[in-house]
Amino acid sequence: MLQVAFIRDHKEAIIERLAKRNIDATEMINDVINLDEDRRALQTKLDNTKAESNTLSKEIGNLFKSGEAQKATILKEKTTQLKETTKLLEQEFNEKVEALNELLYRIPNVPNPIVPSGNTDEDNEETYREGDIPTLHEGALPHWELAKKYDIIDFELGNKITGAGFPVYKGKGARLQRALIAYFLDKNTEAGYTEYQLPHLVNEASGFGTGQLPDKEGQMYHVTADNLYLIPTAEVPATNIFRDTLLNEADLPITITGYTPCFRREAGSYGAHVRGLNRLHQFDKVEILRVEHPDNSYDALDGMVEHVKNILVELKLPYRILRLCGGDLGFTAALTYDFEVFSTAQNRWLEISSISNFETFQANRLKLRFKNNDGKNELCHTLNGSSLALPRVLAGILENYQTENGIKIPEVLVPYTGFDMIS
RNA sequence: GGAGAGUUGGCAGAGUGGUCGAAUGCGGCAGUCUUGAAAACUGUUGAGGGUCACACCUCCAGGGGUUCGAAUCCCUUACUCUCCGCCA
Repeated sequence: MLQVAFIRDHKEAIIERLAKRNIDATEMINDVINLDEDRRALQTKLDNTKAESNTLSKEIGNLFKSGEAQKATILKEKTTQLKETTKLLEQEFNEKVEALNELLYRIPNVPNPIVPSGNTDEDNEETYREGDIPTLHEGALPHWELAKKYDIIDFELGNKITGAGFPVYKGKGARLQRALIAYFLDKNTEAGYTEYQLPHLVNEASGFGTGQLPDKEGQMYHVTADNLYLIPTAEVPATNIFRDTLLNEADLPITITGYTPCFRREAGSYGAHVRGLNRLHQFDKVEILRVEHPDNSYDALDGMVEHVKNILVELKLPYRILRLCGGDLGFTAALTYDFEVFSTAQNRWLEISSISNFETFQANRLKLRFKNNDGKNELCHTLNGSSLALPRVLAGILENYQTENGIKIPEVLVPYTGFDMIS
């Protein structure tokens, strides 16, 4: 969420930049400012009332000590009145705070000035493209056909055990999954990220911390008996490491990588675009996350993009990078780069990574701060991205590496798989 | 699952219903000494709101209550630890 003080000081600029998201925030921003003014006025009233009762209480204490019980009793009556007033003011105050917070939860992050204008994914700006799109042999198949042909992924079996969107990986398919996870983790670790194994279920407070709750509740699986949520991404447990945390400036940057399965209900998804590995309820992902000094966060973002580029170059997959337009930008992000791999047999691009700078938007809600060198507490910047999401990378490998004799394994993965061909 | 004990500042750890936003230690910061560093010594150092700045207000796990007054008493929820039970 945005900081009220920031909104107060940069009202016009915020409205202007939020317009990139195709929303007119004028009313919301004005409401925030008005609610905040009301809140402050109430706070002053409330504080003064409390100050008065505090003074009286001390007097009463002293009177009792000096044995002037009668005088004390008179003062007691006064405090009862003040207490009533306090209660009423408190109620009013809490209502204002709640209204203000609810409003703040609904205002998305302010896009970085370089975010392109636009409404849909068609308006995203391609900033980079690399890798040759292979010419496939006659009769080349989409990945779900290949998975069946070589018996490496069983979608129907998943239907039986759980339901649609929970595939079963078998034999070399399972081994390839494990190889990809290990390879990604190794690459991230080499780049300086510390590997973490994180819980796959989180509590309510963590859901709020990263903004899945309250509005995106329907997208997570909820374990009602224990009131826990299955993580939709490692971002949730990894970011919540830093909930209510005060760091030292010297601690920054903090860099974390972790593999987790991800669980998403994806309610309402259907059609050809969700076939095979394109969209699943359970999938694997290796995530990278950084907590940065505000001065460094955009350099760090560029660094993350370079890092993922290197991996895709090593895998020799054709990919492109998009700078998301205002309409496609996630609620919490200030700037996002998406990576897409070309799925040759489907003749379409598949998103495999999304790397974002959230600036202070997450940190504000998390209360993630650092003590700067002047001794003041300042909000950190947070960034995260996939490095990488497995299913669509796998789809890209299966389709782009298929030959008439089977599916070749990218060279860098062979040490991890122990085989160089699926046939 | 049963019984008991706990949860206090960045960390560790005291705390009698009013003198407690809270001893002490560590850590951090500044200084003295030193060519420099370490050590030692001295000083300083919780967070949030509010204010031009003060004043002032709030915060001792979360929520509620008793009281003129609560870190302290009561209720409740969550979590941690110990013992027992169960168990990969």
